[in-house]
Amino acid sequence: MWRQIYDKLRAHFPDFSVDDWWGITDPFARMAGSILVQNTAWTNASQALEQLEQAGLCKPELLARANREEVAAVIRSAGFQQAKSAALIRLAQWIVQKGGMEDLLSSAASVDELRRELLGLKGIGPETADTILAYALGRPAISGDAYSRRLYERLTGKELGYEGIRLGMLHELRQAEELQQLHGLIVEHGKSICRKREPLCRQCLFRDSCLAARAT
DNA sequence: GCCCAGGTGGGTA
DNA sequence: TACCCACATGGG
Repeated sequence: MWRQIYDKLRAHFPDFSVDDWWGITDPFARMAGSILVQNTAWTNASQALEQLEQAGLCKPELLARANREEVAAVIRSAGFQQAKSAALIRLAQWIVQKGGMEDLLSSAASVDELRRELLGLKGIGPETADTILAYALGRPAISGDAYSRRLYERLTGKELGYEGIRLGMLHELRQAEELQQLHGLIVEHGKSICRKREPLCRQCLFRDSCLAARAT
């Protein structure tokens, strides 16, 4: 089903581009953004990321040695700054330990190995790890986030959970580029017209097969 | 004022 | 394993 969803979203958003959606191409900035956006609106995370860049801390080598309190103050607008500042520093230290971004980007390690290592860092859970793997490291990965789970639930009437959604998507779309687009498209579609508090998604692309829409 | 946003970790039963 | 809650800010 994810293939059909992907095709439908692609057809509806022909101009969608992952780079435009992120608004950032730098791999480390995308990693930092993945942490900053945890349970936070992107507008807030984006401001924090800008502050981090202006403070000259958006580089793993510098962030790895930065003072946590200082980082917390800089990223304040993203909220959860105590936890997020610590997670950012741990991530930076991990990258340095890996020999830096260049080495990490060309690492021979498998996507599963890298995923395990990322999940071992406190403050990086499944969604953040998969976002980092997909959008910063260009690996075939995708997160089964809230938008995807809601979409699945509305189309099938079943709840799958993060892993079920993730593995289903990985099984149907194996290329890193397609997975990157699928997740971005689902978030964009979900954000603009399929809101939690609007069960009757009038503009929803999947309205015909949406159980929530039928029920109303 | 209230709800929510591209979660995570720690605690309890 | 399955819930429950704290964590913090800014926009609608």
